[in-house]
Amino acid sequence: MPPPELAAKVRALPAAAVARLTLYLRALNALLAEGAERVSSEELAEASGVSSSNVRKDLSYLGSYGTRGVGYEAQFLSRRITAALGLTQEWRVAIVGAGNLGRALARYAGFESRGFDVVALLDQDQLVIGHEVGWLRVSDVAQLESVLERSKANMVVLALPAEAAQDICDRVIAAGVHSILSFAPVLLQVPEYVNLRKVDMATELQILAYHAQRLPETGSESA
Amino acid sequence: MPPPELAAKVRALPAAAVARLTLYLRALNALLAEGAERVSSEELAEASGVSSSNVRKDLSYLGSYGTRGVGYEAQFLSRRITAALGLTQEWRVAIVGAGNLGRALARYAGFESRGFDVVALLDQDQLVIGHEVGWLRVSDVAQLESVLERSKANMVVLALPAEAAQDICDRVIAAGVHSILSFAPVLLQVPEYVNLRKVDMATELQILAYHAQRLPETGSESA
DNA sequence: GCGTGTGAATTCCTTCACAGCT
DNA sequence: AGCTGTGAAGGAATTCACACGC
Repeated sequence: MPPPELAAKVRALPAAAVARLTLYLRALNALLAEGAERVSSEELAEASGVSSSNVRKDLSYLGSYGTRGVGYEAQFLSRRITAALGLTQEWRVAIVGAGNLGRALARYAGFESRGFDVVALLDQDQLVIGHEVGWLRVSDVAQLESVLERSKANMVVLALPAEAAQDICDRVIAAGVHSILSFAPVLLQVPEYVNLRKVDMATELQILAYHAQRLPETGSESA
Repeated sequence: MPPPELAAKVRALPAAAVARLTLYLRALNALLAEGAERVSSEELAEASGVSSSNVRKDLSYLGSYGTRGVGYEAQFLSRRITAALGLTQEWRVAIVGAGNLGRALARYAGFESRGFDVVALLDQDQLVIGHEVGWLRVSDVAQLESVLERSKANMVVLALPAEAAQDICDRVIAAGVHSILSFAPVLLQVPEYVNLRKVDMATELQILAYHAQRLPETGSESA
């Protein structure tokens, strides 16, 4: 039972608000880098592509930290959102699958810069195991459990083919890691206490296709 | 004014339904591969992780193609969804950015297999231009417009750093491609007639972090 | 005066529950 | 009898609009 050290972590945020808070954080940090000290909901809205009333509503879930007639103190708000999202603690990510995508993710600087440490990269293929990718050496997925333990990973990214995903997913959960981001194009069966998010690029293109196909071919011209 | 060749494309589907239709399609094709001929909403629900009433409601947007007391004819339903999503036409995808992610996407077999043809890969870096990645040769992004035209691309994937994204995005739109999937972690400003979807992996991890941090550390044990 | 904070109104999505067809 | 199709109910998220405090 860890005692709550920072105030106000308890109330659950609406799922949609959580997603947007990450956008506000990104926008805020950009504004801070430009030297901003105060921001209004209107500015944040502009910078993150959300309506200003939505911004205010979302921020109000964290508490009343703005000043009427003035706005929000940028530095403070950034820290407040960081805390609310749980980004004050260290997140250690293991990537399973060292194919094209897994290797790209392992080298992706965007993770490190936002506080996610990629601590392990695993694969099943003997030809890949032992090779260096970025600053990591590829481990054998047969040793998944011990690698997760030694690396103290608390998140896993699955970057592997559909066929392998469920099996590895089960092992990851059994090993005690309950936060999983999957790029595998299959439905993964997990207990409800597990946090699973899915990213499927083919799905994204299909959704684009739907909208593209419905549009009356605006603005362009086949010369 | 293109005459509607296939029946019933006109009514707009709810956005949430479109996203799920891609799941049903995937599930259906898997079931078909296993030799299924009929499926019930219950089976589809199971296979795609959606409630069965939601499945029925979504399918009802496409028309009444099920048989009461029996279910849906799998082959037919698959084709119907394919048509509704606009996947009967050829989609030609150009990937801008041949860094880790762009190269991984270019080689990702999942696109081809779902009807998306990767027809071009572009980069700005002279050291990369001309190299082969998969079955493609990297083009110079300076020639973006002519490459898009020659390759007849009608979708673009942006796999490039935040700084470059807006500029390239503008050029893509000016060149007449209005369906864009962006992996760049920035807000892109686009006219409303453009279809833009965003995938941000750092955001996904941050959302995971939020949920992980709220959970009372279930089931696992730091040995 | 100005921008936040928030109830109320609205829109969008999901689930319920059952009538209707096979 | 069984499963679809769908109005109606319920819930979630967004927008509105204005009172409140600086």
